Amino acid sequence: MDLSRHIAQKFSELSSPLSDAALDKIASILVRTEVKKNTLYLKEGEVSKYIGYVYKGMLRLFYYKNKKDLTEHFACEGTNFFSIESFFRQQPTHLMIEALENSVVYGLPHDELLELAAEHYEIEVMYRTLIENSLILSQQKADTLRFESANERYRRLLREHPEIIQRAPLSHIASYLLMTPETLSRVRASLV
Amino acid sequence: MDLSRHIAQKFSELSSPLSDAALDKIASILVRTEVKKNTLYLKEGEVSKYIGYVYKGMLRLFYYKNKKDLTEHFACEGTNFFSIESFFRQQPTHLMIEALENSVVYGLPHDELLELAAEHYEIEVMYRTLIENSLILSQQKADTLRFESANERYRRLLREHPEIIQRAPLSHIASYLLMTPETLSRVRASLV
DNA sequence: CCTTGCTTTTGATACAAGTCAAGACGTATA
DNA sequence: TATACGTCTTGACTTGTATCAAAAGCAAGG
Repeated sequence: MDLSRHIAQKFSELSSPLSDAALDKIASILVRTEVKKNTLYLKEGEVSKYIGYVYKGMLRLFYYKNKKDLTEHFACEGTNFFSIESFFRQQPTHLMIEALENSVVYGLPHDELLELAAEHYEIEVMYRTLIENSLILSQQKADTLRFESANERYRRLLREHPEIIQRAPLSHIASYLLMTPETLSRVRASLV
Repeated sequence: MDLSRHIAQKFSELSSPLSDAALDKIASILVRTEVKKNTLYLKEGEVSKYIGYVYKGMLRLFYYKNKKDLTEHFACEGTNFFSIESFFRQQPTHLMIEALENSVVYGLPHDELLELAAEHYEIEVMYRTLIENSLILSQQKADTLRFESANERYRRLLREHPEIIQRAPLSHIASYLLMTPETLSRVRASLV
């Protein structure tokens, strides 16, 4: 299918370009899922089977801590997402994935991916590169959250991902930015 | 050399066990370096060539932000460390690595590692697994730093890595725990 | 049009941690 | 012994953000 081919290409964009054969292989294992607004793509306790690619819509990754709903990540159109610990170790997840809008996700299934990676080294390299990039991003995110004030964190999000601010509820943005909804409200008021 | 074999095994411990042939290959590319106390294993602006393994001693990874010296990680005996962004992308690093004591490091060189990984799939898997584990740790660390108070962060370090508290200067421990030396001093006083 | 229930804003207060400044302590040097 | 220097501690004050509580805004249903 042509669309799957296109999605496969998206997965490969981070590393060196893949051969047509490899792209076809990846396209052949992709699993398309429609996720309705406010429903879960991954529930707590399940094992995360896919690395997801957001073809349409928007999702958030979140978990509960002391009864509080904390958003760890927003997955926008055209980006990848996955529940790191659960996917790598194939263990039950504490991280849930929920659609903020009606969304379409293409998933790269764990077992099939590993099989392909073992057969085609370029796919293995693509997979490894994807993980490397996630690690770099994870570090960068930790660094910025560490040293910026609530105000700066909001302004950074506004600058780098205005679509999140437009499309996600403020309560989720607040927990993503590590502040209370009250503080977020005051920060926003101070910028007008 | 038998010692290198042993170190190679250490690298492989995170993934499934490696064949003797693979262990020998890894052992053959390891580079031993003695790092004297207070000297740098990796300087700002250099390209990080190695994933390091601390055979003896202790090092810290740090960088400058607004003229402040910030410790990002302590590498203790028996553990791995590397400058993530610089190593993966083979770019100049902003992260420096310094010995806190006279230390001995075994380094797995980037280019040779990638060559071996391309030849021996089990080595590639070991490398990938090492990255996966780093990513899991990076996430976990971000999570704990996020939601714990200065007091709790110190107590966690005391519980999980007492050797760091005994062997590293308090100023570095303070920046590692994301607090000022004054706050660290007060936290310590409050626990006696 | 008025409920009901959410989300967001505003206000008052509390507290953890940062800052600035001074003092104590320890170790090495003269 | 004295001096100097770095490290750590203590004190007084400030500040950003959380908390608790109430009000305002807004959408959906009767």
